[in-house]
Amino acid sequence: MVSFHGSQTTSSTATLTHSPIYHAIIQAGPRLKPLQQVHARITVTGSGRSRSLITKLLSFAYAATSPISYTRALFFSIPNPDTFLFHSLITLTSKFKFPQESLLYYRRMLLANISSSNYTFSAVIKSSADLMTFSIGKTIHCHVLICGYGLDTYVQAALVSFYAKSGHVGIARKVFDKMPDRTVVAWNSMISGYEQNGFGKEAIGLFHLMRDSGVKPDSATFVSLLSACAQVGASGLGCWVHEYIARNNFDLNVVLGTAMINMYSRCGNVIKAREVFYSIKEKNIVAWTAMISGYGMHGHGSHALELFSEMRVNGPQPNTVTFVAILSACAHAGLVNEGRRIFASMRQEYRLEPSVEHLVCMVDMLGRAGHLNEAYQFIKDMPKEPAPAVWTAMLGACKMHKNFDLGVEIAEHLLSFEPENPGHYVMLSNIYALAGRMDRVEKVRNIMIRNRLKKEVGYSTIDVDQKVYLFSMGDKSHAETNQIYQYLDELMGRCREAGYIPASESVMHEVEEEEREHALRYHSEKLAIAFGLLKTGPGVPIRIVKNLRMCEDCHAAIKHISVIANREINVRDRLRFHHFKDGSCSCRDYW
DNA sequence: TTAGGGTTAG
Repeated sequence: MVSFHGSQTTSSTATLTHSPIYHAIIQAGPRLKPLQQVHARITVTGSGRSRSLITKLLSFAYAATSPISYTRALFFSIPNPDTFLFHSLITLTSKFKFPQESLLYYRRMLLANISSSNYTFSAVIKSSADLMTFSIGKTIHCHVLICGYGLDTYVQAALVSFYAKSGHVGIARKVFDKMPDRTVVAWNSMISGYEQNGFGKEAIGLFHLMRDSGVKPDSATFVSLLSACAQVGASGLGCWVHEYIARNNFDLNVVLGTAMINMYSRCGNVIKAREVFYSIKEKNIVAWTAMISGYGMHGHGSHALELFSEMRVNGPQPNTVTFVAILSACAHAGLVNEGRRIFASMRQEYRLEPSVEHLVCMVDMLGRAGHLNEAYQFIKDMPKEPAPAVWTAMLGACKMHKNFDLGVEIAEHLLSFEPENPGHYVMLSNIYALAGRMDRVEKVRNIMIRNRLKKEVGYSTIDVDQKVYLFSMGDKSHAETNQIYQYLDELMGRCREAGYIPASESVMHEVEEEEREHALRYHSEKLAIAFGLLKTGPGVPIRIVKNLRMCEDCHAAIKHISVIANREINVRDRLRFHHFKDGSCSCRDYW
C-alpha cells in the first residue's frame, strides 16, 4: 500500500477536474477493480499528493460492493488526514451503510482533535442507530450538547430517530418536543418511531397533531402512517390516505405502494391490496412478498402459490422473507405437499439456507395438518438443538390436535430452557384444561403467580368512523358500557337458542362453571363486536383487530353472531384473518 | 452534501 508523505496541498477544483487521473476515477465508477487500477496509477505517477483525488477515489470505492478492507487500508495510508477527508469518510460510510466504519473514523477524528460539524454529527448518530449501539449514541448526544449543536434541526431529527430505533420512544419524544422548528422530517422520524415500536395509535395521534400544526405531510409520512393503520386496523384512515394520495397526485412509488398493500391486507381488504399491487409500475421483491403474505394471512393459499409462480416467471428472485411468507401461506391453507416442495426448492434451486423462521413454518404446517409424527421427526432431524420457537410451534400443534402426552412433554422441555416465558405456562395450562386435568391447571396457575409471570393482556380494537376504539376483557371504561353489555347479553342469549354452547375450557383458571361462562362472554373481541354492531348501520362489515389469538369460544360464538345480526365480521388475530359470514369462517376452522 | 419510509414464522 502506498503512503502519501510530505505536506500535501489540496488542488483547486478546476485543476482537479482537468486531471487525467480524475477522469480515470470517474470512468472507473463504483467498481472496485478499476478503481484499484487507477490507484496503482496514482501511486506510480505520484499524483497521490492530491488529497482531493484520494477523497474522490474513496467516495467511489464506498459505492462499490464490499469495499471495506480496501478503503480502510487506503485511509490508514494517509498521514494526518484533514477535516475534509474525515467529514467525507464519515458521511459516506454512514450513507452507504457501513456504520461501524463511520464510528471508527469519528473516533479517529476525536483523537486527531478535529472538531465535528452538524453534518458529521447527524451521520454518526444515524450510524449508532443502524448499529443499535445505545451507549455510543448517548455519548455522541453528549458531544452534540458540548459542541453546541443541541438545537440543530438535522442533528435533532437524527437523535429522535436514534432514540426511537433503540426502543426509547419516551426519550425520542422529549427531544422532539424540544425542537423549536419542526421540519416534516422531524415529524416523520417521530411518527415512524412510534409505529416501529408498536405504538400505532400514538403514531396516528401525532399525525393529526402534525396536520393541525400546518406541516404538509409527504410520501414518507404516509408510509409510516399506513404502517400504523395496518398495525391497529385503522381502515378508515388508511382509505383516506389512499384518496389523499390520488387527489394530490402523489407518485405511487414502490415503497408507498408496498405500505399500502400491507395496510389493505391487514385491514381485511385483500382485493384492494391486489389492485394496488398491480398498479405499482416497478415491483420489487418486497412488494411481491407483501402481496404473497397478504394472501397468506387471509388463508388464500392457492392465490399465494399462483403469485409465487408468476414471480418465478416475471418477477425478481425470491429472498428468505419471501419463503417465510409463502410457507406460512401454505401452512394456513393446509397445502402440505406444495409447502414441502417449496421448502426443498429453497436449498436446491435458490441456494438459500433455511433459518429458524422457515423451520417454524414447516413444523407449523405439518402440525396443523395433523402430521404430528412427521413434524416431530422433522425437529429431531435438525442438526442442532432447535430454537424455542420451533418447539412452540410443535406445542401449538399438540394443543390443536389434543395430543396430551406429547404436549406436556414438549411444554416441560420448553420450560426447562425458558422458565420465564409466561406463554409456555399458558399453553401447558390449556393442554391440561383440554384433558380435564383441572388440578394441574391450578398448579400451573400457582407457579405463575409465585414467579410473578403475567399472561399477556388481550385486547381488541375496532375502527368506527375513522376512530379506533380499544376494548380489553371485561372492559367497563367506555361511555356506553351499559348499552354494550346489555346488547351483548341479548346476543349471547340468542346464540344459545341457536345452539351455541360456551367452550368453558378456554378459561384458564379453575372457577365455577357459571363464572367461567361469564369470563368468556366478556372477552375483548365480543365487546368490540357488540360495540361495532350498535354503532354501524345494517350491512356494514365489522372489522376487529385482536393482539392475541382468538379463543375457540369466541370463534364459535362469532359464527352464530354473523347469522343472528346478519353481518359480515372480520377478525384479524395475532396469526391470521377470520372472515365470518352466514355462520361459517373463511379459515374453515383450520387455525 | 446532512435527518425520515415498505415485506417474514410461532
